[in-house]
Amino acid sequence: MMSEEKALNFLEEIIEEDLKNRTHQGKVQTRFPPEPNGYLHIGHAKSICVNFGLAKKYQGQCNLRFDDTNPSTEETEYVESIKADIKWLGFDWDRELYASDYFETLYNYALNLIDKGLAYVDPSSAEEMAALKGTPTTPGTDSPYRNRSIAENRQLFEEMRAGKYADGAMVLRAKIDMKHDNMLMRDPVIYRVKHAHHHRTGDQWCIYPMYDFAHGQSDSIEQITHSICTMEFIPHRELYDWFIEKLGIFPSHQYEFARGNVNYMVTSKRRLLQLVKEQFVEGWDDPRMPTISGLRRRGYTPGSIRSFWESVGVAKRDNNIDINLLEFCIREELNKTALRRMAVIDPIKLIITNLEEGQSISLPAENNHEMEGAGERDISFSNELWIERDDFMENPPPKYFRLGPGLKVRLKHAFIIECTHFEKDADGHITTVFANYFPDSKSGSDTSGIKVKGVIHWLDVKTAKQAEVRLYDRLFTVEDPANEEGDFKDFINPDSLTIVSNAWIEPALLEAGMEDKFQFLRLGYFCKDKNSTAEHLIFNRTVGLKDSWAKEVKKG
RNA sequence: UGCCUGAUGGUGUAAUGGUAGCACAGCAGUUUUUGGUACUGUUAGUCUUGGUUCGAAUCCAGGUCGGGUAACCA
Repeated sequence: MMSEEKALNFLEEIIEEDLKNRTHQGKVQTRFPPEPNGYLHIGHAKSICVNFGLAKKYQGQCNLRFDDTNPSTEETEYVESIKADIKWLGFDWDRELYASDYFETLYNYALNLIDKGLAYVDPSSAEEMAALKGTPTTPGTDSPYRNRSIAENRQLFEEMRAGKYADGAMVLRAKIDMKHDNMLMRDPVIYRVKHAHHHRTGDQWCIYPMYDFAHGQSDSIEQITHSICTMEFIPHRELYDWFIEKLGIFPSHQYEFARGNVNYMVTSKRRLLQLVKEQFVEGWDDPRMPTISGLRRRGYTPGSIRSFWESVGVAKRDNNIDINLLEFCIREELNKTALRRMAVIDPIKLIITNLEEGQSISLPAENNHEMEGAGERDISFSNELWIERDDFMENPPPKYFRLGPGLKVRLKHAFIIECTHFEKDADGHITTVFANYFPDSKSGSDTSGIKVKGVIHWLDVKTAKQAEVRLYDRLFTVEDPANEEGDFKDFINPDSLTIVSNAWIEPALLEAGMEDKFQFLRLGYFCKDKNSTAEHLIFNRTVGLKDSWAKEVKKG
């Protein structure tokens, strides 16, 4: 049977149309153009998936190009983290490029415009320029310097480059139309004086091109066939096209899609920076952060992030994607790949009364039921075990399938037990549960004939190891913190991080590697945190398992 | 207010003049040595008003609502 073909998104339709018409001799060239002034987040991942994905799908190429035209905010540190994140996501660029590589060319493009009478040097202050710019409803007014001679403009611009002027003293503007409906077309600034050290060109330049005079031209130089960006750049397209036309260079074309928003997250650089600076989180890679590094540390896999954006799709309307979909994607992958282990994060003791102290039974345990060839490991069973506090109730409701006085459950990979009695401390907290086990109910060779509905996880007190476990919840209590009345930080979830310092884990987990993913049975998916040491293991919970019992309890 | 965009179940996304479908979430059930997984069923949608047409989510006109935009940032 033929598998159903997935519908094309609008970008794929455009590309296929271009391919059909041999618009660029059947070539597809895209680029991912980050500014190296911050860390990549999940929203960037969408752009990465779109740009690299499209190039791959249509046998084209995708460049990594840093839009580094503003030296005061850009740093090499960001360049490195961006490259690492893209590679981690599973993409490889064709060429690694920098807008700063084109500074000389861009400068010549500016000269070209001047020579055509399409650019002029303006010494007006930013305030003066703003005043003459008009408003969306009122047309702007021509600058008194708008009609300088070409020779004068050329000399002034050369002097700007030579360092004759202070920051802000002069700019080069395109001469377009001060009455244009599109504010960006009202003689936009294309070069400014900035005596700043650039992370790549050093002190070679003291004038830098603006975004609009660098991005499209860089696209053109690289012969980008499909310059894909987000919707807020739509108004820039007119300018983008204007420069390409006036300069007579390769006709790259810009296409815009809607950025992907995920609920309970913020992705603006400003807000992310605040969270870090004001220490609401541990850093850029805090597992609660929507940064690529945060997601990675949380235990998300590249594949899960890719399949997330794949299933979201690409369109032009505003969206607010349910974080449940992201969690579905990581569960879907980890269910097939994560090794199963047992851990007890809120322990109470279980004594097996009919097993002699000192006796130990070794039991085989599957590493992953869903994955062929995952093998098994041995776990030990004895008379003193740890079980989860949640798995025992003094007065269980009818549909509770776990332990309670007189109730039977299976201990995963081991035996069926029947609870006989329990002990409490002075505060009324359960401390110890007592049970008998049925020796003929051993997993895999159960001849007892006993049927139980519940299966619980456990650990042998003698072999269990201690570890710290960090449980995460969404960072915000509201779906869209950025659009809430007041400060977004007022909506930080106080329970976004729960540290369990005295959890028990099975000894096999001592060998966990940084890349390994685990399912702690019935608790969720976990990975080792980067701050773990041999003496102090830390595990982060990536995401919990679906929990229909918790839902049942909630319903009451 | 000008210009630019967009509007399909709770969420995301298809249907390109011809049966409104898929995924997530929800609900119900089957299977199950993870209350997981898998599987089955199911609830729920075309912003509005007109027009064109045998037939409109789709085309046209008006309205409504949402988003973007007015940096010497990108």
